[in-house]
Amino acid sequence: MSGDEREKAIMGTAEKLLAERSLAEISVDELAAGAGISRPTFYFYFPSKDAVVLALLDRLVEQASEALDSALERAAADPVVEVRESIEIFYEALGSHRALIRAVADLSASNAEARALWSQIMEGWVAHATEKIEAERARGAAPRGLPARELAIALLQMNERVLHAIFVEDTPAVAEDKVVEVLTAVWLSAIYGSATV
Amino acid sequence: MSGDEREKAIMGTAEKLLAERSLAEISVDELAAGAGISRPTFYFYFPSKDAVVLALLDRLVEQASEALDSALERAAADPVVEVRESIEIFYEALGSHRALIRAVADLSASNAEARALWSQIMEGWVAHATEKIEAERARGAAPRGLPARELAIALLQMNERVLHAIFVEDTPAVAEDKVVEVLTAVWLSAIYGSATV
DNA sequence: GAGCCTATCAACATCGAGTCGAGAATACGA
DNA sequence: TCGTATTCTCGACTCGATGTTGATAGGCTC
Repeated sequence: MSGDEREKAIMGTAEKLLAERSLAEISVDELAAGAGISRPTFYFYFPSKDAVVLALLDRLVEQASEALDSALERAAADPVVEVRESIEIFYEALGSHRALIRAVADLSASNAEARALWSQIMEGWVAHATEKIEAERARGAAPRGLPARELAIALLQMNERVLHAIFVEDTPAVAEDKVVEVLTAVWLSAIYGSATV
Repeated sequence: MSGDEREKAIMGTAEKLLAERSLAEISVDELAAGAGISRPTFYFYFPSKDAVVLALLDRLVEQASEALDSALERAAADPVVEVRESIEIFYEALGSHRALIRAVADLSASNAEARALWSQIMEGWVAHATEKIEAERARGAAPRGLPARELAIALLQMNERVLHAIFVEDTPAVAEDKVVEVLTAVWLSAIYGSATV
C-alpha cells in the first residue's frame, strides 16, 4: 500500500470514526492505527487531525458542487417549484454526509480554515439565491422589500441551522419528515409575500 | 478573600478572557492565576473549565429570563409590533453577552450539559412563539398552514444562526444594522402570509 | 484544645499533540 | 546492477494541558 492509498485509508478511517464520535474524541493515534501506520507517519500525510476533515470536505465539495450546480441550474418551469426542489437538494446533499457536516461545524468553532471554506460555500449559495430573488422581482412576480442579499443570507442560515439541528439530534428540532415543507413555506412567504402585512 | 468571592473571581476572569479568546485557547492555569489561586485550587471550586462557562450561562439565564419574560409578556397592543419588539429583545439579550454566547456555542459541540441547557432555553422560546402563533390563528389574524410549533422552531433557529453569524463575524452575515428588520420581515411573512402563493 | 469543615498547593500521574533524526523501501538513471 | 535520490516509516523524545493525591494551614465550635 503506498502514497495515495495511505492517504485514502486515513480519510476513510476518519469518516468511519466520525460516524460514531466527534473529532475531538478521536486521536491521531486512532486515525493512524486505522490506516495501518504509526502516529509519526500520520504526520507525513497530514499536518493535523483537522486537515483530514478539511480534505474530506474539499472532496465532498468537489464531488457535490457540480451535481448541485447542475441540479440548481436545470431550472424547473415554475420558480415556486424550483424553491422546493432547491431545498430538497440542499437537504439531501448535506444529509447524506451528516458525520462530516457535524465535524465541519465543530471544527469551525476553532479552526479558521474550516470557517473560511464553509464561508466560501455559503457565499456561493447566497449569490445564487440573491440572483434568483432579484430575477423574480424584476419580472414582477415578487414584491420589492428587503435587500435581496440580506434576505438570502437569513434564509440560507435558517436552512443551515434547522438542518444541523436535525443532523445532530438537537431538541427542539423540526420533524425530519416535515423539514422540506417547513423551509419551503418560509422561503416562499418571505420571497413572494409582501413584507408589511 | 473567601469562598464565594473566589468563585466570582474565577467567573469574572473567565468572562474577561473569553472576550479575547475562545475557551479552548484558555487554560485552567490562566483562570486560576486570574483569580489569584493555584491550579489545583481551581478544582476545589469547579470540576472543569467547561463548568465555569456553564455557571456563567446559568447566571445569565437567571438574570435575563425574568427581564425577558416580562418584556415578552408586556404585550404591545399590536401583535405585529410585538414580533418586532420580541426580536429586538432577543437581539439585545444575546448581543450584550457575545463572548459568552460564543463560548456556549463552541461548548455545545463537545459538552452535553451545555447542549441540554441551551436546548432548555430554546424550548422555552419555542413554546412561547408557538402559543402566540396559535393565538393569532385562533383570532383569524393569521392563516392556518404549517404546524405552529414547526414554524416557531424554524424561525427561532433562523434567529439563532443569523445572530450568531453576526456575533462571531462570519461571512456571509446579515448587516448588523439591518438584522432586526430582516428577521422581523421574515417572521411576519411566515406567520401572516399564506403558505401557498 | 480536640475535632471538623474550608481552603490551599506541591508533586505526581497521564494523555495527546507534534518533532527529530535515523533507518528501510522503492524508483530510477547510468 | 549498482549507486543515489526520493518516498516512506517509526522509536524516542519534548511539550503543554488536564486532572488527582495527600499533606497542610487556618478558622469555627463545643
